[in-house]
Amino acid sequence: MKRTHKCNQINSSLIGQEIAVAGWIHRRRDHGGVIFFDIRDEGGLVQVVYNPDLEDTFSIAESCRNEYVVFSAGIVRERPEGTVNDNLSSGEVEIVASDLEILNHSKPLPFQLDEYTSAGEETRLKYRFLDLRRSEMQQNLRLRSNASTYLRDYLNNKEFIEIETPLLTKATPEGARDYLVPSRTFPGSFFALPQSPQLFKQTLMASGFEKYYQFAKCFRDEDLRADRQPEFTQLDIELSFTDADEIMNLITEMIRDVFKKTLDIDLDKFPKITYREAIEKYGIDKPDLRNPLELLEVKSLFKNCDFKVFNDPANDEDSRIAAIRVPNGKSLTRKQIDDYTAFVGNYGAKGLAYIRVEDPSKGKEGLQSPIIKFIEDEIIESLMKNLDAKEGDIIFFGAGKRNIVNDSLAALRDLVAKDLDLLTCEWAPCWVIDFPMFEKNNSGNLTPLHHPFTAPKCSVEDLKIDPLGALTDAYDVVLNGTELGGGSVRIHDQEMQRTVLNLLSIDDDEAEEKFGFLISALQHGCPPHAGLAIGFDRMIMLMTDSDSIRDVIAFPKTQTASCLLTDAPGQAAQDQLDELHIRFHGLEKEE
RNA sequence: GGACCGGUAGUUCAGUUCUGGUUAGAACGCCGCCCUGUCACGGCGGAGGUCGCGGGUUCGAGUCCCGUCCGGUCCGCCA
Repeated sequence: MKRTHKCNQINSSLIGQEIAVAGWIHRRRDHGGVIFFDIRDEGGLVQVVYNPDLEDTFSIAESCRNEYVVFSAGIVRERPEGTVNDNLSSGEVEIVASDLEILNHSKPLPFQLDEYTSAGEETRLKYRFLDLRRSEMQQNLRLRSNASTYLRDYLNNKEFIEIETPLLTKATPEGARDYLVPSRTFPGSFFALPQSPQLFKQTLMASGFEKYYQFAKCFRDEDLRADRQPEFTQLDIELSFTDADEIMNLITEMIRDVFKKTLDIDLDKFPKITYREAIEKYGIDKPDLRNPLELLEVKSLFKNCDFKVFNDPANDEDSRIAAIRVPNGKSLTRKQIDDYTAFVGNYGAKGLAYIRVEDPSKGKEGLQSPIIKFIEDEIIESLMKNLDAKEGDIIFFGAGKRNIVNDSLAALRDLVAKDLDLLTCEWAPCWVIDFPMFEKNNSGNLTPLHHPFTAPKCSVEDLKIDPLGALTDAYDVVLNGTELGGGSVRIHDQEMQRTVLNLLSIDDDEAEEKFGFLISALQHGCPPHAGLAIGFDRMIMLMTDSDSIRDVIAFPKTQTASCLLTDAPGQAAQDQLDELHIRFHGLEKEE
């Protein structure tokens, strides 16, 4: 006999029928004279009752343990008065068993799967196959599957086609460290796993596929974070004959569609913020717009101030002085402020100045702060006026090098909002646009903010004259302070491409060697094109309200990029290494 | 490369600093017995420990010191 129903299909409409279920023993309750099983399958739970009058079946039930895999048949019956379980969808009924078969035994589990206990992540990852039985993980991966289905539907309906690109490929200049795969047939040569399919998708545009997408596995050998894995999935999209606005409209609609269909959430408008404005107001290019706090520029007020901590940055071009006014921040304790000071220290800030506003009508007397005694009365007065300080406010200041002030206050803004529960809504998407083309890295060289195939908004000539001033048609989509994805209008003109590469100190020979195929494609009738990629794992992480990207990936890696389930990476056999002509330097050979 | 948090029973944790000291505890799980309406069933009893690993200080170390490994959060890195 086979199973006739999934557990979530069982309800009072089946009363009187003989049915059969199969699944795991989620819990057993042995009363000596009667035994209850909650049998779990991927749909849900159902209670099965074993009575002692069926001796054989009852004795099998007595021998069963949690997580045994069983088959059981019986009659669906209304539960006796007063024993209905409202927590189960099948809770009005139960199965009175006539048959029970053990399909597989189970050793006692290393950790419990119920929702009342929690296992550490190390244990969960080691026994990932058990962890994935838990309903939270089941729901996360099901939502992930649903979301990818809706996204595919959306794009397919708009006449996109999905094309796969190779995993064994060549290093592309995305800036991250590559994962390398040695070639057997070309001793000493390596494939690189793609950091993204960027060059392939542009090549596909040259091939005349005008609307492309792909759920693409990407690999980056960099240090991990809660939202970063060495291999991850991008929804990669590229279109010909389009522009930035069309892409942003398409993606806005797509994201709203998937949120609606998956979670029944109506996302609000996606406001557009320029990069410059984002840095100015939030200190970061992926602002959490649920957070009402903003950075206020107060640099000009301190130009003639005697207080060195403020005066120096006020007169330095690369510095910034910004304030965050926290309404009702007076509830913050001295200890919290000390913690904040240590916190901004992580970002290189040397301290955290603050002013408590006790009574703004009393001028300086109504303020409490370790720094005001160093600052002239008139400056304080105009500062309070500029910031529109109100009773109960606390004002934090960041003063120093521009990037340190931005980084530390951006992080502080998030932390304070979290501690004081200031978020104004659940979902706040936005687009960040008008990114600069280049920035200077630590060694003073130009590096692309996005990547070197992003089209500047200016001409070749203007780009050469003022590369740091050039803006691009790049756009990032940001949700709740997380960068969901980004893209740009691409360069389709070989002259512009050469100029950009030359500005990055990549000469024609090197360009030819590294991505000659793209240059060649640009030379043979490549249409104007643009696209973007969505960080699919991150999107699912937000949709499931998970703290970590690992909770939406079936088999993730640890922070040191190992897999606790498979014990990967592992050693290679000597004959494999010999075939690849690989020998180790400076490594103690194990054993 | 750096900062911080954690590692004690199968699991989740307490005990660890200020203050080292007899036999390292709890809960859940597990095992046994009892229990005919429970649903995180209940009752009684029991087993279960290389206190991550190595070294040091000490009469004595889970506890103090040094090193190291593993897991996590973050900075750097990464778009």
